[in-house]
Amino acid sequence: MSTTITEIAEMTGVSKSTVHRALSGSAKIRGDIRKLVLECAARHHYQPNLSARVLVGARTYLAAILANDFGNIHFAQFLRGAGEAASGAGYHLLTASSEKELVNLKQLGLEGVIGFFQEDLEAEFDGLPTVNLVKALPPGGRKDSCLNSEVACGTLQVMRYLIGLGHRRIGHVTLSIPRDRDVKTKLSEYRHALKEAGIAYDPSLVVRSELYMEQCGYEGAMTLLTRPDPPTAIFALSDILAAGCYRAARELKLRVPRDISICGYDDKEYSSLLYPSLTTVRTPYKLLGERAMKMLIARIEGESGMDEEPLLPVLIPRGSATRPRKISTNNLSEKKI
Amino acid sequence: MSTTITEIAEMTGVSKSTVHRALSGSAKIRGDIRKLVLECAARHHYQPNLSARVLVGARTYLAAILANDFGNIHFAQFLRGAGEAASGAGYHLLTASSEKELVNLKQLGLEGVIGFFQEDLEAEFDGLPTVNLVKALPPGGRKDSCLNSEVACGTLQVMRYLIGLGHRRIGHVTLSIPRDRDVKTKLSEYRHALKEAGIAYDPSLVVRSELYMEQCGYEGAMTLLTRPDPPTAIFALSDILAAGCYRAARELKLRVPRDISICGYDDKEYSSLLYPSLTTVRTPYKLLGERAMKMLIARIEGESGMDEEPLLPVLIPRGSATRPRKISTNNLSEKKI
DNA sequence: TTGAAAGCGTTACCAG
DNA sequence: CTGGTAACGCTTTCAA
Repeated sequence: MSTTITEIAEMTGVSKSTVHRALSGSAKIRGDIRKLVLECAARHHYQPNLSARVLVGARTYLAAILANDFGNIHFAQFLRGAGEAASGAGYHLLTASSEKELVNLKQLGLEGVIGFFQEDLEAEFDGLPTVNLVKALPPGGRKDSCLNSEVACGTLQVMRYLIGLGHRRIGHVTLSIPRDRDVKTKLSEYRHALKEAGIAYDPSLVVRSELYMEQCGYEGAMTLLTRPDPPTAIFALSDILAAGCYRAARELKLRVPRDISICGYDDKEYSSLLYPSLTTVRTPYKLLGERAMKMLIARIEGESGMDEEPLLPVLIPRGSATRPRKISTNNLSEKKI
Repeated sequence: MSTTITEIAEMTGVSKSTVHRALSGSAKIRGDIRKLVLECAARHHYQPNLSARVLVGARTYLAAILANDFGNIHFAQFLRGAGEAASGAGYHLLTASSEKELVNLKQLGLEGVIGFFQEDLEAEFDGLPTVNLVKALPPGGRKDSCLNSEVACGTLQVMRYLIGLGHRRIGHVTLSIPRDRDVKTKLSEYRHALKEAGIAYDPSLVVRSELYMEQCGYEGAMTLLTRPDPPTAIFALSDILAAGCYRAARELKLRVPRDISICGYDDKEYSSLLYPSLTTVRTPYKLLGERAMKMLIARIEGESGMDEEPLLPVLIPRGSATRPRKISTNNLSEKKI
């Protein structure tokens, strides 16, 4: 197949060892011999056999990310960040879509894994250094989960923004997956923000369903907007739910944001294409990917874990939220802080 | 690190050869010894070292796809199809994001590559069996390019659909990247469909720009819709351009589809979220991925290339196109076929 | 049915 | 500075 070190040795009439020295840039070799060997290697397109190298304990600088949600723009951003961090540190990042592939790669010299594993892997997958971005962090779990940690902050930003605009009756359209950490966090921060502003929490303004996402947003908004006392703003769990809210508003001949302000969460690629463009929250996935990769590399190289600043999501104000038309003075008087 | 065949040999008191026979399921071994070895291997989580295997010529069944547009829903579909075809045939599919990674993997036993290479690789990348989905197929190039081959068919479908609805003045909003094969194909099929329907081609109804995509659609539609004799329908190069057309229509207080029908091409995830939902064309990327992987496997295993039926894109009629309100009788009389 | 030995391509070690 | 040799983990071949 491809040229080997032994072949080059034969061709140049020196020993394997000498060829190796030339190739590895060792100082202890005569200049002319090095040149001879290097030229021969180049001429024959010599490429070292990594399998053989691995066998004798060489490093591969190969890392992998286990993923199944390709096509997700956020994952793509994460991946880009991770990839750049990897190549910046001389690593190569592959993506695998099953644990089986990972096991295979491990046998080929894979050095570390970034994954979204359900279980709380104790910092390793199959004996490999691992950074685990768990969605549902079990109580007492490790702090790997840099990924979803700041949803609270993002939610607070939206809610404070709406409240700052003058809204007092704010609905929350969400999913009925009580286990999901994000769903839980968003609800609790929704309440937190209300409390902070001295607004009484009205459970009937929180609507849940478990339909297909857009449909869920539609149904939720329908429920809220057909009430005798509809909210003046809706905070949707995600942009796709917000899109469903738009549809409900259109159907009810309500104009966004004149009649109802709507905010989402995610900043998907289409969020600015909706009409009106959607006010939402963007998570710095690229930076998160970068950080995850750096954590992994640190772990691979046995360094102590660094405890960096959290990477905060940022509010993207666009056209879907504005001041409410009429502020109920009742509610205003409730304000305490 | 991990258990080796030699260690198991020592533990069970047999030779490496015997362990190997047990592990590889050879018939020529005593039942009780096989059992003993297998149990010991299981107890110690023995996993064969692939690097060593590769070194002695074993296969890895590892394939990779070279990609950089993660986050693209179409690529994700393609990948899913390819991945399923791979695992169905006992292969593992990885994704790499640079040629360097590919070269690395090759040294580790990678067997084949699916990629979107610019150059017309003669069925191999770095000596590896390759399926190349070229975007701009050079004249006389090979037929690998199952991916983009049927854009003509999709375009014809949209155009025939619009014409069938009664439209005679149809604008085309496109990009000014004349080299791009898809851009070229769509334009020529646009003309083809017009000709087929006996409608004269009016070059001024084709608008190009090279701005940021959505903006390009906006500008293009603006140009068309502010003419004294605007078209009754617009065929946009892609869904993102169509989204820009929507914005222009809204700004001009034109209603889609009542005042102007708009069709796109791609069927992105957001296309049905736009208002009104966008009539567009969907390419069967998953099937294409499946086919690409099958081609690769055939190539790896030295089989003769199969020449299957083309996989045709399909029109997705939704809410953004309808009959024109008034049909100019002038143009109707032009109809020949 | 079993064991011993050679070899895959590389690196590391030790004599020269 | 150079060459020989052992070693990595596995498979294959050849004797026993």
